[in-house]
Amino acid sequence: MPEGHTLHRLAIDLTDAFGGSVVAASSPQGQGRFEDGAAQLDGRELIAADAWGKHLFVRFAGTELVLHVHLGLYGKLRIAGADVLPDPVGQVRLRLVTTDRSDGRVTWADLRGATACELLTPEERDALVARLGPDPLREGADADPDRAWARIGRSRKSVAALLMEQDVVAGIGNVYRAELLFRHRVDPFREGRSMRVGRWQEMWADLVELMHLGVAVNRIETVRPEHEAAARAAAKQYEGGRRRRSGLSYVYRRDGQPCLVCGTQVRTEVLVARNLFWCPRCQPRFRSRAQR
DNA sequence: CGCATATGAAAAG
DNA sequence: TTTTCCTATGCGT
Repeated sequence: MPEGHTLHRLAIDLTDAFGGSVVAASSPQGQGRFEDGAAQLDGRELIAADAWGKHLFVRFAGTELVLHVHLGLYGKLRIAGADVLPDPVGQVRLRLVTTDRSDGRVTWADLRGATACELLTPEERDALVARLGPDPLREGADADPDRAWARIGRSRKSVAALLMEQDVVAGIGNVYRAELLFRHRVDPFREGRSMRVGRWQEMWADLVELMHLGVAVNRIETVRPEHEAAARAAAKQYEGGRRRRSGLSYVYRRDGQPCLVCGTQVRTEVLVARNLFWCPRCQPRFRSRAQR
């Protein structure tokens, strides 16, 4: 589930679990891909983790190098604790372990399937962050919607495509994109430059709230209270008694099903290699003055 | 059990 | 535009 909220939540959880502690770092089944990196971190105190967009950074004492993790589509970083450290399962690229001195309990974090797991110099980290857009989950100037507007307001690309570009807004993924456009009744295919700045400011403010909620509950929840009952009922039909893992959604992965607001069939189409979902009635095709 | 699919992004061609 | 990374889940058999 790696959209921005996932990485910010992991940064919090990593800091809570390991911050101020000396960690053992290893790359048990990393097939040699991060053994050197793990060795450089082994035995150091973990200071803190933070995130920018979908990128996670972890700082350690006594080295300038910063651990950089990007989960990609299916990477996972799992943090857990127990009396006994379990054997690693699967391709564990990085394992961090800390042992409580008083009771001997262990806390560990296993990283699997990540697109990036590497050590960066401060310069490399800065260069990486420099090519990312503002992140709704960061504070102050790091979360400046005007920077995103400078790109969106002048672009001929579709809003749907722009929202997925990490140098426009950092942290949005396919779910937040589809749901944000629906919540604001925006036609995904309209050009960025056809938008008005006021609309973008509303969308950004909403995004800040939605993503903070996502961090708090550790999943993407986008359905307004007044539509929750309908969303739950609709989701139930497809659950078949199983426990629902993902959050409720208006349009994401609901293609062919009736829109929760107007009943029209939700549509899907591949746009820039990703599945886009929208309601053709709630998000009608935008026509510019020239087209009218 | 096997197989298709997924919330991403960079490299290859 | 296609391939790669190679995890976890959900579904059909």
